[in-house]
Amino acid sequence: MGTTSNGDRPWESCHTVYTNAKAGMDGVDKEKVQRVIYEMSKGSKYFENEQRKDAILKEKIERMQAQCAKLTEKDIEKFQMVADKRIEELESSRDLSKIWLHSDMDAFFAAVETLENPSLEGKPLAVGSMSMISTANYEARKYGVRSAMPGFIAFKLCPELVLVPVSFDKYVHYSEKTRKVFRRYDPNFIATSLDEAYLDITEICKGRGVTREKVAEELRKAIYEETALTCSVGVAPNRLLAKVCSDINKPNGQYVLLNELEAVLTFVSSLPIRKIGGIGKVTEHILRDGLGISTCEDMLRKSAYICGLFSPSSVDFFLSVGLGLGNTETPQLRLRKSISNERTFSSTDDQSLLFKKLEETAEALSDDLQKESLFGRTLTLKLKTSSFEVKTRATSLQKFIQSKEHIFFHASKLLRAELPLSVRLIGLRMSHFGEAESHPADPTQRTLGSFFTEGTSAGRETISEPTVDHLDEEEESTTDLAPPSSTQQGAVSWLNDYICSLCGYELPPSFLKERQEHSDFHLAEILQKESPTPPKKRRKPTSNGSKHIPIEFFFDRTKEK
DNA sequence: GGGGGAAGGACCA
DNA sequence: TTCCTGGTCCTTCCCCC
Repeated sequence: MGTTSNGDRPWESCHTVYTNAKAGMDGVDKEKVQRVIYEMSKGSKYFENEQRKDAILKEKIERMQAQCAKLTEKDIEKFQMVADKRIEELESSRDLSKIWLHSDMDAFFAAVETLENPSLEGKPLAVGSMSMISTANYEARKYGVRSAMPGFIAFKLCPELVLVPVSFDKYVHYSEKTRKVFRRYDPNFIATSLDEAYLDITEICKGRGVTREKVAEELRKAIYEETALTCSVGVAPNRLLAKVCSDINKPNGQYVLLNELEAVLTFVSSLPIRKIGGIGKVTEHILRDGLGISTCEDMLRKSAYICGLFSPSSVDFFLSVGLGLGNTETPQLRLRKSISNERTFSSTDDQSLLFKKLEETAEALSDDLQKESLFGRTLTLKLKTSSFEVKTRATSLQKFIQSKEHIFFHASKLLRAELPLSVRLIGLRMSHFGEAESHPADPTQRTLGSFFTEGTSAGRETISEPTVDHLDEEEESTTDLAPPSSTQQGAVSWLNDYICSLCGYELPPSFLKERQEHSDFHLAEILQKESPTPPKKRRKPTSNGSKHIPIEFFFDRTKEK
């Protein structure tokens, strides 16, 4: 979006407001769509934040260009040697023995809704809400409506749009039906979402002596017979290319790339980098404007610059893309690494409301952890401010926790440190999973919950007994330190019947629940005097400037070599 | 200097 | 009036050993 030089047509340089990367959007009146989105967005907090991010990106690219210009002939020669060696190594790892198929359901959520309500047939349809659209059918895409677009903008683009809410259960039901079919072709198929999957069809092709085209056709037919829904399929020697291929003849089509080196290299030579999974809007922009790379082949032509500017893992990824290499092995069963829950609401700086939202989120996260029998020790609080800036704050504990009470207890500490703040989203994420050390619960053990319910305000129900994960020993040992009197509503007394004696926070006497919560936080602080992990020194507070990714890092590497 | 935690961000469906 | 949710991976900064 960002700063623009074409004054009377500012939307034209608004690269964040429009993308036709989605299938079915060719032939859309791009300029009109861009103008409408710009008009609807400009001046909003969201738009301002996008401009801020754009400005950072622009600066990053300019610095990159400047540093590129500084590279001497000798530097470039040296990096070219490094690049050539790496390309040779990557090339030697090429495996053309596998046949991968990528299946992608066509406008899945919208197709399911139409199937269940045939009166929607032929109408422009989107699934989602006024805030956000999940899927748009092909009729709606003709108007520029697409997923990840807010509904109110979609209506501006297409006033006759039908908007239906997301019904996740329905999609899971149909997804299960598709998976039944996938299992017949590859019992170890990899599902990447409800509507996408990768299948290794090497054995099916060999065993039955049929072509990959035939298998693709057969699979699409089987999916249709099973679900009455269409899908698109891509077949290629690796998963990266199979995904690109499945997008080529969307909807209800297929594209097959042969397992021949020549065919692969020809295929990627003119392929736009944005078609590659893993290269999104930002990376495309950096590569295109920073290094003049817009096709996969350009990755090889500019390999010296790539080696000079990016980290080893990025270099490997970019060069692999240039060579048309991708994963060919079925990965080992991968365990979940984190689990999270977040909710967006109307922006508020009302602290009691924020803690209420936090408590709800803690409960939802705890429910999810319990469903999967998981205990975690790193808790991350995510906040989106009313200006759309995202902050995350994490804490790592000594023990693994799961209960709502423990999550809320630790999350509250993280949130309090950020207040006052106007917030529109609160999220909690649990990671670093492991075994809880002290369950099942010893009924005689005193817990955080019992401390609150017995020690501070008998009969209250704000915090219930944790059932599985117990209070840390350190926490427990501190529970006797300062048992607050119940007449003080916990650790706090209220000066002039209004002001918190510990922090000066003001709450009217009638705000009983809020006062109780406030008191609980101070209690929590007392309990945490001997914190499970000593608080680490916080990173320097990030100013706007320091949020930039320091490009010099890349060029320090230049000097090293 | 390496390992690991924290914070931020890109990307995906 | 309204710009999501839940997940993974990567990078950088920083502390500690």
